[in-house]
Amino acid sequence: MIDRNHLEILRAVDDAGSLTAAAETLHLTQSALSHSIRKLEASLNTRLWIRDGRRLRLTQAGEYLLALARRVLPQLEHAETVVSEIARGQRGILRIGMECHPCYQWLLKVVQPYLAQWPDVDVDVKQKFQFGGIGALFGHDIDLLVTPDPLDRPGLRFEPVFDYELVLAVARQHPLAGQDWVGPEALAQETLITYPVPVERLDIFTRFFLPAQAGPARHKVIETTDIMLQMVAAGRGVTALPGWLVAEYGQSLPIVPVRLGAHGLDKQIFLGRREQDQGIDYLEAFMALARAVRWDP
Amino acid sequence: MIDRNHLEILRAVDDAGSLTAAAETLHLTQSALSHSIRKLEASLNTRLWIRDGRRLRLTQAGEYLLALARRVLPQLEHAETVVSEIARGQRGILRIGMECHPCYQWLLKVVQPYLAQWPDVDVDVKQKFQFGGIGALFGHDIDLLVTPDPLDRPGLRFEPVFDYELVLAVARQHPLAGQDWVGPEALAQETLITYPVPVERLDIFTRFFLPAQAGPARHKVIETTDIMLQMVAAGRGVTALPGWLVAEYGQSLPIVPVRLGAHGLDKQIFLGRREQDQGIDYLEAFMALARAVRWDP
DNA sequence: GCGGCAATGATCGATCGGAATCATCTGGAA
DNA sequence: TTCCAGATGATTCCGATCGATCATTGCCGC
Repeated sequence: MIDRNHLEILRAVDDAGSLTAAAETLHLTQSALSHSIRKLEASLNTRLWIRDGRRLRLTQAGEYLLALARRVLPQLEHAETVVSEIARGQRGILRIGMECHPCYQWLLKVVQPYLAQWPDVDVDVKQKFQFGGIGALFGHDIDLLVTPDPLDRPGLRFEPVFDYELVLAVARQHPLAGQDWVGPEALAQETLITYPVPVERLDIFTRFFLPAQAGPARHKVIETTDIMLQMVAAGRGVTALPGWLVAEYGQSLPIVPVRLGAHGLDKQIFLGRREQDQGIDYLEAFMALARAVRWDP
Repeated sequence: MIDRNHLEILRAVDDAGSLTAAAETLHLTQSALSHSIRKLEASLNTRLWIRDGRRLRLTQAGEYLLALARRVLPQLEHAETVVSEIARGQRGILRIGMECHPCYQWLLKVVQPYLAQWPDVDVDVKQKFQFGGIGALFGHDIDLLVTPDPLDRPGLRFEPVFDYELVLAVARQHPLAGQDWVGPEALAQETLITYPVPVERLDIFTRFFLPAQAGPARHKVIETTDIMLQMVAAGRGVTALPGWLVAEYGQSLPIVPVRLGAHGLDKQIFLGRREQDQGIDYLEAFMALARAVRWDP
């Protein structure tokens, strides 16, 4: 059984040139080393050194193990520093869950400077959860959750990170394009495009159509924001998205925002995390950065 | 201090899924594992597992060390089998020293089948020795010595492996080419080409010229056999080489052999090794093969 | 409440490391 | 060359420490 000690001894003896000198560097006595190597040789049933007078010369087996030591020991030593960095929150993998489709653009603006600030932290973004975002947080599948629904459960903490207005995106030549705002009934003949999520999680339904007991003529789902807005620009439907996002895309596509209802649909996005993770530096840093990044498209 | 035990435990717990099951596979008690991991966590100052009810889940630090374990442990295990193979003489590096320039061709004929028979043995050939071939054997710089001079020292063993006749190689149109044999005085006007070794180690001098108190007109040294025989073929000199070697080159170059002296210069090549190396399988195997390979150019 | 799992505390023993000593080698001086 | 001093590794013995076990507790999930 080759143990770490044995590799340390092999390396030290090779570096120092003699047992006595090696014992010095290992803070042991020569006797201890002599015992150890004798035991190792016995367990391997091979000589690792040839006693040539008072000089120790490695056998081929010894040479092989020395090479192993020089290969493996640095890995162990490096691992110790890495673990200590992880322990101090200087390094790790930050796994972020997203329950808010259009927030991806915002997330990118936070992640970009974050990665620069924390070169030893990897960021992973997940969008599918078997038991919902909250479940993923509890199950340690993710460490942070970007969501519009801050379920206040014990053990979790949510914090608002940015506000925006949900607006209707329509093609520039659409009849509604000139209006100050639209009511639910004005969309009765329209095709509504949304992300493929349950209707009860779409604010355009829960806070706009349902209260008025109205609805769009047709409802299509599309996975990606880009294609969705291409469709809108082509006059194939309308969609509800964050105002800043519509404004951004409005620079390259013929689409314009229209307020939903007389007072608009205001929305808040929250960042949730486990309470027990408090004190992990790289996680706190992400929260701080998320608060600091003002959304100013 | 991350020890091999710790990595074994990490891997076993991950494989088995629980401490109790892991203890089973490691032939330890659950208590022992619990103590060990507690101590490891204390020494690293980090939790490696999160106690989630009665389930153990790895932390990021734990995941990192688990990856380390899966990377490093196989290396250690492999090393153990390799060392045991080396110990049993099934694997190693066979370092062969050459003190006989033209024997290289012969060595190749031995090494070729040897490498096929012993895929885990590497062969290295050295030709320069700080303290001579014998010194290299004693100093463990080489394991075998191919030499014409079997110095019989205690601790070493020499064994003849093949005989040949040293002949004079001359160009086909050379005046001596037709002769049955030449005497030393017949070369008094010739240029002799040899390898760059001391004259006292050249049989053409020690056994041919010196006894007759004669010598060649000029003496040139050339490193390689190929160039040497190119020179001979061009009529720029003559040289003494093994008969079989001259015969072999004679097929592609206009050179012919001429006997040195009326009875020829017979020569023996020996293979020397340390007595203490007796019992190393791959070394014995080489000796056996060397004896078996009949030189039949 | 029971069964299974992990944590804990006490205890025993094997192992490891150290002090002292022995055996041997090296290198320099006579 | 011989001989001696210094250095180096091996060995023996012994004590401290570490590791493993037993017995038990605590806790969770069915």
